[in-house]
Amino acid sequence: MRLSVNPNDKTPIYRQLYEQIASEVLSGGLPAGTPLPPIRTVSRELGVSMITVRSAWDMLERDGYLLTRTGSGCFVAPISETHRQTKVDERLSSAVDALVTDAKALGVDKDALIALIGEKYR
Amino acid sequence: MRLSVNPNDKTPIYRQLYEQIASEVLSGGLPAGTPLPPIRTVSRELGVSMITVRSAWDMLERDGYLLTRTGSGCFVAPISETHRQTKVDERLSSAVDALVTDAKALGVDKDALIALIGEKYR
Amino acid sequence: MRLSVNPNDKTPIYRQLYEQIASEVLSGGLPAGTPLPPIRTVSRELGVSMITVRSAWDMLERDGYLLTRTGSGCFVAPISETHRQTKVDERLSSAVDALVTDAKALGVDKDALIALIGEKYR
Amino acid sequence: MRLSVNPNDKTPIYRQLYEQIASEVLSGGLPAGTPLPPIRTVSRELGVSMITVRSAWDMLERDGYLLTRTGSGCFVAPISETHRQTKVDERLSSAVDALVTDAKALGVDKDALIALIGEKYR
DNA sequence: GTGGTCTAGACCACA
DNA sequence: GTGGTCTAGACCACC
Repeated sequence: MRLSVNPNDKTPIYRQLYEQIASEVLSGGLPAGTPLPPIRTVSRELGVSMITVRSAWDMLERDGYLLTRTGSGCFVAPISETHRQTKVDERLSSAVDALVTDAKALGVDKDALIALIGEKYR
Repeated sequence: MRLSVNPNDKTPIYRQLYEQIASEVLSGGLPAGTPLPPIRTVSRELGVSMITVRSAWDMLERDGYLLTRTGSGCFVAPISETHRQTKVDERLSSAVDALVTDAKALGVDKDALIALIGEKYR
Repeated sequence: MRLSVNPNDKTPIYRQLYEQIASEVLSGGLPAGTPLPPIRTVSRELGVSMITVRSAWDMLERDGYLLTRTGSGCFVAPISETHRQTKVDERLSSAVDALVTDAKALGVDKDALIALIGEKYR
Repeated sequence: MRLSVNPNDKTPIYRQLYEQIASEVLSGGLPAGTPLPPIRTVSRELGVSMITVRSAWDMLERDGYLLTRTGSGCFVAPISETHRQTKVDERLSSAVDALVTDAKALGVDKDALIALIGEKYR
């Protein structure tokens, strides 16, 4: 898994890291048990502070994506299929909500929006 | 035009105001020349500081949605139809981009996403 | 003399009027004794408040460009040739100062600036 | 880079700051990536409110001169050479336009104006 | 430590 | 009446 970070982006760095890993876990790209690289490695490679990485890891652990085994490092947490599906749905649903609200406010109708999505998905 | 503000939302108040008015202008709901209510009035009615409102108005003026005439008030700026269309497309396009990127990262395919949009649009 | 006003301009309307008339007087376009149109006429034709026009006229009188004869209206004031020349020089000098300061700050050299002036003057 | 502020000047303080930094960036005096002093420092040293400084910084960011990274500070934004040149030309051009319009209105001819520029440039 | 947002309240210029 | 600018001071999120 390749992590990347854009310091000029307005979304906080720790959030960028969180999103990348959470998505990867939810999509199945990172199966349960996969070890994550040590914090200091990530920190060095991305050029961000260890505290920032740590804060993303903490949040991921709090939300059940990661498990920390002291002394051995961090691993992707096991997650039930139904739970996984629920989280995917939640995230998607709120993202779609935001888009639809936006489109309505701009006076764009359903078909135009769907057509646009079709285009972008290629 | 009804403005509203949600102080619990994490997006800053001035941004919420900006979005509402910009959308209204872009959708044609507020034609060029329409006077906006005075800052003090908006401030009082929404229960936010005058400076917060001004901050939104400032951004709107910088982005060409408003004209302000000191002493007379603020007015919706004239905007060419092509320019309007361009801005609508830009906003929509970037919103769709974000969603599609998200959906792909979560491993959701095109049809599922479009189905979801259809549902929400009702 | 044709007066005009741009309400969207950031420079105040009364100042726009002031500048137009003062320049006209200094350049000799409006010789001493020329009557100015009544305030109410200017106000109506330009679509600005009488108070605004009045305020420009006041300033022009204070600066010696106009004389008010109550009951007959306003007239261009007589001005000695040396005085006129002094005022022209002052205005020009400060305008040039501003430009030169700007150009220097932008790292533009003298010849480039003069060349640009030559172009614009056509 | 030395910032300074003249409270007697009629141009707002935040605009004075904006002009100084924008000019410095455009003239190449502040290369991309240069960190700016923290807002609080500038505020303290110049004796103006933090909000006034931020107001200038905001405009500079909107106009692409600055990048701000919350938690780290503000940095001069990268700018392509062609873009830089375009902006320099724009600024100079509008400044020259204003002067030439003024000079014409005062009845000053081209040679006199150029001579004056030559003098001031020493 | 950094910047981001918001408040309350003041004073000024313009119409 | 309108908007424009500035102040002092607070609280938050990020690094």
